[in-house]
This record gives sequence, structure tokens and C-alpha cells, in this order.
Amino acid sequence: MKANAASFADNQLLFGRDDTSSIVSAELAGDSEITVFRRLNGRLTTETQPFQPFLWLGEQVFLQGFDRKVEHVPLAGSGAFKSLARFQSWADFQQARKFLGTVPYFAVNDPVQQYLMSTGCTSFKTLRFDQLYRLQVATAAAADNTLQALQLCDSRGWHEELTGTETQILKKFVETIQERDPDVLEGHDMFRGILTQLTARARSARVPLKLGRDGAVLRSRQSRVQIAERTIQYPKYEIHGRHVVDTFLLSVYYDVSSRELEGFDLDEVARHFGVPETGAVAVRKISDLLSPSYFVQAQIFPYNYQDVVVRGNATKIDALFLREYLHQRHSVPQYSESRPFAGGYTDLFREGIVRNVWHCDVQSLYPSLILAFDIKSQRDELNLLLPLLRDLRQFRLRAKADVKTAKDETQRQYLDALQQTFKILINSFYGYLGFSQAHFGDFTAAEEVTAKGRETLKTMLDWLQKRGANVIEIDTDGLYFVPPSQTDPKALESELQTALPKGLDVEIDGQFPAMFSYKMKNYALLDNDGKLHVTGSALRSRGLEKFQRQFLEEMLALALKGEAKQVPQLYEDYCQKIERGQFPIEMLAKTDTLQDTLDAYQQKIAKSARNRSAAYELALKSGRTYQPGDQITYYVTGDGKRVSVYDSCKLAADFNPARRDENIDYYLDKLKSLYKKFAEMLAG
DNA sequence: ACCTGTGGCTGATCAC
DNA sequence: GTGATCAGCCAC
Repeated sequence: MKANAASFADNQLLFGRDDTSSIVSAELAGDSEITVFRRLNGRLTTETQPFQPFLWLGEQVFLQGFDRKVEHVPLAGSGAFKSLARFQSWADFQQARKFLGTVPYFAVNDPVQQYLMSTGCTSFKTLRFDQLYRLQVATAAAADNTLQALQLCDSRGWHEELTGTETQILKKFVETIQERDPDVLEGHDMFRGILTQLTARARSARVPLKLGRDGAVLRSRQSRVQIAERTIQYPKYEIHGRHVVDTFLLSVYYDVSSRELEGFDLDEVARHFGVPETGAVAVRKISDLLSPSYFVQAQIFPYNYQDVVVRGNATKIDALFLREYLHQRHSVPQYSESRPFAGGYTDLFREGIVRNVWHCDVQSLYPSLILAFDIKSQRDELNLLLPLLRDLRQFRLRAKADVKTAKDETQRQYLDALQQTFKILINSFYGYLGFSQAHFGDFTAAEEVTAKGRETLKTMLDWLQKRGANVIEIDTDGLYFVPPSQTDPKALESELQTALPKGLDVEIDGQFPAMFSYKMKNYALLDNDGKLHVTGSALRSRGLEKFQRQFLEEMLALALKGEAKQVPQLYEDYCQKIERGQFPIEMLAKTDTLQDTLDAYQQKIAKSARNRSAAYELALKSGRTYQPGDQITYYVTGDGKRVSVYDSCKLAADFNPARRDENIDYYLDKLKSLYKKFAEMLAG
């Protein structure tokens, strides 16, 4: 097992070129050195390393006349950036950027990232996740926002609650951090919540938050992260020599693929993961589950642990390529101009209720196509992509197999984090090819991948139809169908396999007693255990109020189980509950995520560039400060079903159960539309 | 300062 | 009313 783990790390393209140092953190020291913190046998050591900032240059002559010392290194190949310029100090580097102005050059803006990239070092080598020293924080505040208590615990099992006056709590907090000296500070809503609040309280109590390993106060600047379709704005806090990890952000990332979280409060997330504790201990347990993949990523990518969390996958892959091109002294291409290209094949052939449905898909379609057809990026002159993808796939299979035979829980968790990380990386390569800011991307190659994918699915469709299968719907890498009678799934699978190009593996990965096919990417499945699986934004969007989602789910379950006769009664029950005001407001309320700042919203409204919307109007009316990414839960008030929602709405938090004022007509009408929309289709 | 891709559905609003 | 547009959410 150990040998396996070590041999993954032998891949220098992936894990860099330094495997001896247990770096836990690095910081720019002065102007031309880097302080490196290592954790060896549990003890923290500090040392200083030389550092030469650098940038990639279109032409060496661009720096002619620049009055500070520059070392030029010519780079091989035909990339646009064919010269490397190295400087004596960070100040010189910054000065050079100013000097260069708008001539073509490319620079990494962060000194630590530059250091890691140029040395090939990455964090946490030879360290296990449980050896990283993490400390968790949770606050308890009074209504006036003053600090009542601070809950602390750590990854070694210690915990303590700080109480007393605000000043006492804050002073004790700083002392504790300096004494215990954690590598990582964790908290739920750490950035927008805890640290923002602590900073504000510390300012008013005049207690400097000297949390850094050099005794410096924490710093912050506005930043934003893109998580799937949402952009979250947050004050990025940095603490010298340590990392700040926010389990709120980890949860939002987690939900991109799981789509199961109702909300992102600590309690809701803890409940989802079956964590019974609250406060700091809950944070630790959630982090135990969500952090390990990022820990592994920090061993791979030339980024800080803290930054590895908030960088996009394609950006991280780009950094991997840049590190190797830099090492091989090879030129770097400019991004190509962004252009749209066609994606996956989606289609719908049948609607309504269908019985006896199988699902068949091609495993890892896009990565498999890249490998099977040798699809290369033209800009990747060193041809790193294919071998890397091949290695990653092999590594993942090995890590997955090893998970099952792991000798203890720690080893199992490590291998699982490893295989999870490999999976993320593997699946990001196709996206990387079509990413507008990938130096080594290639839109033509990305287009080739999707074209081959569409072709593959068309082949499967034709083959299945010829065999007498009744295909229901197709989406990108798989399809649902009613098999011809008297068919053995394994036999069908292997026959279909022979109709496909070598390197593509098909799998019948699901058999269902019933399916409700609604529209493309929108369907419900009843599995053999009687469990309902609902897919698609039309059927399970968070944009639907909870009473609608729940009604839909119950209606679908009845219909799929052959009890459609009971649906009208279900409808009557829901109508009554709305009329009599028996639903708690959470059932009627809707939650929207603010995408724009309130300023941006108002500007767009002024220019008629967008319509008014309830969430923003309520945010504005509240007078509180809101940021993109914040969620607003509201319900509709007023009389009559035809109200303007943005005019007739209230925050769910302002709802008074003793004086209910929800718009009963509006909600009855919503239910009626929903019922009418589905009743007919579900009867069949 | 930050950013993986395309495809599809819906509700709210607004111009016609 | 109808259609267009935008924003938001989701599948893969």
C-alpha cells in the first residue's frame, strides 16, 4: 500500500519535483526571499529560501531600457511567450510589469505560486491529512452583534470555550492561536461571517488580531469565487504562515455534484452529513469529510492549500502545464480566441409513464474519447495532456481498488481522497480544452471530442432501436430505453460493446420498474427498492417552492407505483392546507441567490437592462448589506393571484404565524397549474 | 480579481 | 394574450 502511494507521487508532471519536504505553508519574506514552514515529526520548522520572481515575455527586447537587473532565458518551441525574464526582487518584478504596459507578456501574480511553480515544490509531501494541524472556530453572538463566546477545538481532540468580556475573549483567542500554532483555521462561513465579525469586534475593542506566525495581524481584501453558476463575493482573509478554510464554501462546492443540500447553514450541512454535533466540533467533522481531496490537490498543484480550494479546475490544470513547460524551458502559447462549439447529443423520444426501463451509458465518455482517438491539443507542443490523462486514469483505478483492501481507516480515507481527486482531474481535461484562458487548450480538439461523443451515442441509439429496444431519452453519454422482451442485460451489454470503438466501455448501470419522462434532462425513476429519483430543474429545482416540490414528488410516486387514482385526493389535501394556512411558511417560501451586487442590480434596472425581482427588492428594502452569493428567502403577500411578486413579497424571517398574510389565491393558483400540467401525463 | 464546457427548462417581467 | 428576454437552476 505504501509502495503504491509513493509511486503515485513519483509522477513528477503531476506531483512536482520535490517529495521530501513537508511544507505546510510559504510566505514572501522581505522582497527576495520566501519563508518556508515545514512540519517534521509534528514539529514546526522555519527556514528562508532564495526567490527569483519571473514572467513570460513575447520578446526579450520588450524589457530593453528597463533599469533593473533582468536575467533572460530563451525558451524552445513556437509558443508566443518565448523568453523568460527573471528578477532580483518582487519590487523589480512589479516595476517590470508597469514598464511592460500592454506589450504581450504573461505573469503569475502571487509570489508563493511563483515559488512553488519554479521550484516544483508542493505542500504536504510526506504528510498525512491527520498530521496537518487544524483548529476550528465557532462564534456565539448576541443580538447587537457583540461577542458572547468563542468555541474552539482542534484536529487533536482538544476543545475549549472562551468566555468573558469581548476584550478578554479576543485577547485569549490571539494567545491561543499563537500558543497552539495551528497550520489551518477552519470555520463555517469563516470569511463572510466569523472573521468579518471578529475583525469588527476587535477593532471596536482595540485588540489587534495578531494571528500570523510572524505576529502580524490578519489581512483581507475583496475576492470572489465562481462555483458552478453562482459567484460568491467574500472578503478573503489571509493569515501569515497559516491557511483559512471555510466549510461553507466547501459545502457549496460539494453540492455542485450532489445537489442534495437544502441550504448551507452549519446545522443544515451537519444534518446532511449525519453529524450530530453543533458548533466547532461540527465544523471539524464536516471538514474531515470535505477537506481531504483539497489536501491531496495541494500536494499536486503549485498553489497554497487555501488557494487550491477556491481555484477552478481548469486553472489548476493550466498551472500544472505551466510548471512543466517552465521546467523544460519550453515556450508558452497565448490563449486562442474564444469561440462557441457544439456539445453533447440530447434528445427525447417518449413522454409520460413508461414501465421496465434500463439505463445504459459509456463510462467516462469524454476522457475515453480523448484517449481512444488520440485527440491532442495543437498548442501542447510537449504533448503532456495524453500521457497525463492516461496516468491519471490508471492511478484512479489502482487507488479505487486499494480503497477496498486498505489496512486501516486512515489509509482508506487517504486512498479515497486520492481517487476522488484523480476523478475530478480526469473529468476536467475536456473542459480545459475548451476553456478560453487555457494556454494549452484547443477549441478544435474540444469540438472533436463532443462530435465523437454525439457519433457514439447515435451509434448506440441506432443499434438499440434495430434490436427492438424502445429508446426514451438520450443525454450526452447515456440513454434510457425499454429493452426488447426476453433480454439478458449482460448479453445486451457485451453485444452493444462490440458495436463501439475500442476504448469505449458501455455498461447497463440501472434497471427501473417505472420512469416518468417529462422533457429532456427531466425525468423521475422508481427503483427496485421503491425509492423515487427525481432529475431535472423542471421537477426538482430550488426555484420551486417546497410545497410544489413535495406535491410533485408525492404525485410522481403515486403514479409510478400505479396508484394514480389517488392523485386527485392528494391535490385536494394540498388545496385545503393552503386555504386553511396549515403549511409552515418554509413550505411556501422561495429562496433566491443574489447574483449581482445591489448596486449593479439598480443600475441595470435604471437602464432597463433587466426586470425587477423580489429577492433584490427585499434586499434593498431591508437596508442590510448583501453580497452576491447571499440567499434571500421570501414569500408572496397581497390579494389575488395576479400580483406583482416583486411588489407583494416579504422576507420569510418577517413572517408572523399569529397573523398570517400569505397570498392564498396566488399559492392555490400555483398548485393548480402544477396539477393541471402533470395530471394528464401521469394518468397514462 | 476572477473565470472548465454545452444544452435545456421555467418563472417573472415587460414590450407589443 | 403572446412572445421575447433575462435570471436562475440543473444534467451531463
